[in-house]
Amino acid sequence: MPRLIMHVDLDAFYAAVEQRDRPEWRGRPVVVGAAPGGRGVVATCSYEARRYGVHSAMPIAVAARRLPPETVYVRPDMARYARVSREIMTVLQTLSPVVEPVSIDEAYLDCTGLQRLIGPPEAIGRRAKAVIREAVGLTASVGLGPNRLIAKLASDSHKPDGLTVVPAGQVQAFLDPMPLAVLRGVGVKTAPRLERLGLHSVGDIRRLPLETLRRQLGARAGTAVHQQARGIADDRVYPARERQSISKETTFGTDVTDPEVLRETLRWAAQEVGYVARQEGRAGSVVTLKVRLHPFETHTRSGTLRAATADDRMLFRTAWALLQAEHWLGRRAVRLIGVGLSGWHSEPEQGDLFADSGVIPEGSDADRLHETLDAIRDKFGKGMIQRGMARPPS
DNA sequence: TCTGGGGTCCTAGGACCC
DNA sequence: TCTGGGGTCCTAGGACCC
Repeated sequence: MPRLIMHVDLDAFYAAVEQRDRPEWRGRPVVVGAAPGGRGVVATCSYEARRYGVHSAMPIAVAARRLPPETVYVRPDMARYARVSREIMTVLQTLSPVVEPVSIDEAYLDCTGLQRLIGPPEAIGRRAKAVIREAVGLTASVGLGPNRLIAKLASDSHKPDGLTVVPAGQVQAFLDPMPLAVLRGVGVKTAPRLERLGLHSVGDIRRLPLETLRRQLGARAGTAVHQQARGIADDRVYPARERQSISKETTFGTDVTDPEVLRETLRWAAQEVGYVARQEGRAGSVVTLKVRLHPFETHTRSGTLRAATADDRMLFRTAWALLQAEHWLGRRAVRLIGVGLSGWHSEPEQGDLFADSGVIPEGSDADRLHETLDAIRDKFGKGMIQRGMARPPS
C-alpha cells in the first residue's frame, strides 16, 4: 500500500516566536542570531527581513548592512523555542501517533490510513496547520506526498503558510524542473560540480546513467541521487530516533592564543556536555576535541576511553590532553574550541553513569585518565607509535 | 561578505585479526 | 622469507542539513 507522508515546517520559527511574544515587533524585520557588530550569522529572520535579501546562515555583518535601522536584532533563546517545539510535537500526535521531529522546527508524520478518519490529504494538511495555530499561534508550511523527499519538497514549494499535496502520479512532473540542489546530499560543493557537467535540473540528473553518477559522487551518494531523481526515497517515519552525540563549542569574539583561556573554555564546554549527558542518562567512550584555527581551518581529535563516562572532569582532562598533544598547534590563533561525546554503551549500566558530577567512583577515574594519557602518548609521542601496536618499530 | 552551533552520515586509510 | 583476502575497529576530514 502506498504511504502518505507529511512534512511540517514552521515558518521562520525563531523569529516567529519572538514576534508572537513581542507584538511591537510584528511587521518589522526581526533577525535572530549573532549581535550585529560581532562574529556570527543569521540563525533565522522574519519575512520582513527576507525582503532585503537576508537569509539564514548569512554573516551578520552582511545582513546588518542590508537591513533598515528599525530592524530588531535578538540573541536566540533556545530554551523558549524548545518549549514551543515540544508543544507543537505533542499536538501533532493528536493527528498521527507516528511523529518524527527532525529538528526544532520540522517533523515528519506518517499519515497512511488517516484518509478514512480525516479525509483527503488536503484535509489532513489543513488539520495539521489548524492544530498548530490553535496550540501555539504560529503558522507552518505543510507538504504531503508518497515519501519523505516529496513531502519535504512539497512543503518547501509554498512558504510561508503553504499547503501542497503531490500525488504519486505527479511526482515526476513535480520533480523534473527543479534545480538539482533540492536533492538531499547535493549542496554547495556537489551542485557546482554537476553543473559543470551541464546538469541543471532534476530531470537532467534523471537522464544520466547510474554508473556516471556513481563515478562522479561515489557509490553510495551516486545511487541515492539516481533514485531521488526518480522520486524514489525513504517512506518511513522514525518516531524514536536516538541521538548519536552531544557537543558544545564556541567561537571567540577575537582569536585566542592564551592557553589559559583555551583551558577554561574547554573546561566550560566539558561541563556543559557532561551535564546534558547526565540529564539524558548517557555515558560515552569517545571524546572529541574540535579546534578551528585562523583563518578558518578546522581540526578534530578524538580518543576512545576504556569505559564510558559522563563526568565533567574526565571529559575536560581528555580533551585537554588531546589539545596538548598537538605540538604543531604552537601559538596559532584559535577561533573556535569545543568538546563532543559519543560512542554510547550498547547496554547502559547504572553503575557507569556518574550521576553526581561531584563524585568520581574510587580508583576508576585515575585509571581511566592514565589509560587516556597512555593512549595519547602512544599515538603522538616519539616514534609515532600507533595505539594497539605490540611494540614500537625498531 | 566572511563565514554559529547543533547535529548526521560517508569515505578512506591504517592497524589488527583470522 | 615473503606476503592474500575479508572483516572490523578506530580516526580525521568533509559534505550536508536545520
